[in-house]
Amino acid sequence: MAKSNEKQGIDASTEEKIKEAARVVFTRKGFVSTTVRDIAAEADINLALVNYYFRSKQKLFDLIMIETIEKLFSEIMVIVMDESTSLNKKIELIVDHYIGQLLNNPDFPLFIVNEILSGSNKFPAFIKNAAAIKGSYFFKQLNELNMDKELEINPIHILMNIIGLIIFPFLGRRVLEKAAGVEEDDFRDLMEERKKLIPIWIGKIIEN
Amino acid sequence: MAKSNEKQGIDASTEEKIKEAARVVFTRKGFVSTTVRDIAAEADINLALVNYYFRSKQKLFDLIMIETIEKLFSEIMVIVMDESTSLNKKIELIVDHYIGQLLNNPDFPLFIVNEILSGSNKFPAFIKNAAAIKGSYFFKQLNELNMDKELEINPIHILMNIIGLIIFPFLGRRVLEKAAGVEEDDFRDLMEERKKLIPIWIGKIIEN
DNA sequence: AATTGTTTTAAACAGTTGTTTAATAAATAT
DNA sequence: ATATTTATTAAACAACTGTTTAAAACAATT
Repeated sequence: MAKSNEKQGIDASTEEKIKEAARVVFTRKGFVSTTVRDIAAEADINLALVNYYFRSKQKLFDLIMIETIEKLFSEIMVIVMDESTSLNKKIELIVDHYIGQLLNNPDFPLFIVNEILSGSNKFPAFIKNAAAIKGSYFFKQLNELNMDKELEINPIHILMNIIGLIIFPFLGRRVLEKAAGVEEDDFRDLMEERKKLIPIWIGKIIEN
Repeated sequence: MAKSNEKQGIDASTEEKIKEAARVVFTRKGFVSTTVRDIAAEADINLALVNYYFRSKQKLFDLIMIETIEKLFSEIMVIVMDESTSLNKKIELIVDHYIGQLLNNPDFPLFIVNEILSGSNKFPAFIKNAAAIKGSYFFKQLNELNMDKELEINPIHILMNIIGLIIFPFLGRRVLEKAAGVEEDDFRDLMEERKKLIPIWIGKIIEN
């Protein structure tokens, strides 16, 4: 029963190989469309090893999901909690950070949305973290916008706008490719442009 | 081999019942997660009848997909092709129309995005129709915005913004519910607000 | 070297899936 | 009424799914 604690070294091997393969396949095809055999093939290991290391497909998925979400939010929390940066600066940072991340993992938004659709209890961590934003300094700053304004705007709107403007192009990416002939490099360029544009747009939206 | 042409009357029944049931279940669960038995149960008919009337699950799905997409675009094409309305008026009409439609079918965006993820050849019609927008008068008007401007903005950006601001809240709806406690009625109110707000926001974004 | 624990393997299992079959019921035409 | 086509049914099918098994290969410990 004495467990060897050393997982580092050249051979963190099999277990990590499976996790990485699963991440890739899950992100590409979603939970239901991914078979355990897909994962085993991608990781180039025997089918039974997936269950040997992770008990079940569901457990493996949940594990990856939690890790990804925790990483996703922990990075953004640093920004939204900071009480020493202006609202505009925060928006710049959020946009820059997320677009940068997503350009390295452009299937991720589709993946998340896919798992939202399939209903399930797969991402309580996502909800929990998303809820935390409401208590952030960033949200407080959004609220203060309404102080000296004739028509109040629910901060939820602004939040949806920021996230939507960032994420939506990634969701429509494949349609954009086929319909407007936007190739991968063109898409990168568009998104790099948006890094600068979105903060400007949001600025115009929230200004009096 | 002589076919009876009369499908109208009280008993357009079974075939239509299956189609309607399929529409509901497909939209709720997506293609892969939906079983033929689900559809049969929802339509309250025998399992084999689905294949009897529609040959295969895939054929039934494609049929519904095409119909839905054609309807979706045919309605919007009337607006974007009109050469007698201003750009601002078109935006108002598009926003109002789509938000109205989606409030009656809030799962639809998730469904579409889901099917985009699953890759597949399931929606060539969607691509074809989306491409048609590039040749519309609306797109021409968007292009003309750059005439008297110091910094040009790719019309694709504006298009993505309009669609994103409309659709994204529907995609995040369930997260919004759980994370921010936005109930169904609250969501409706939010979206009704956005009917008025989005044209204003886009106006600010495109103005000089 | 022998024993113990761990990792890997091929094969099987049981359940679910889309689809087909062959028989029956209902509707229509002769 | 009889014959023929159409619609419906319960049952079976073959393929695929996640998971388990039992044996083998390997590594570590004594």
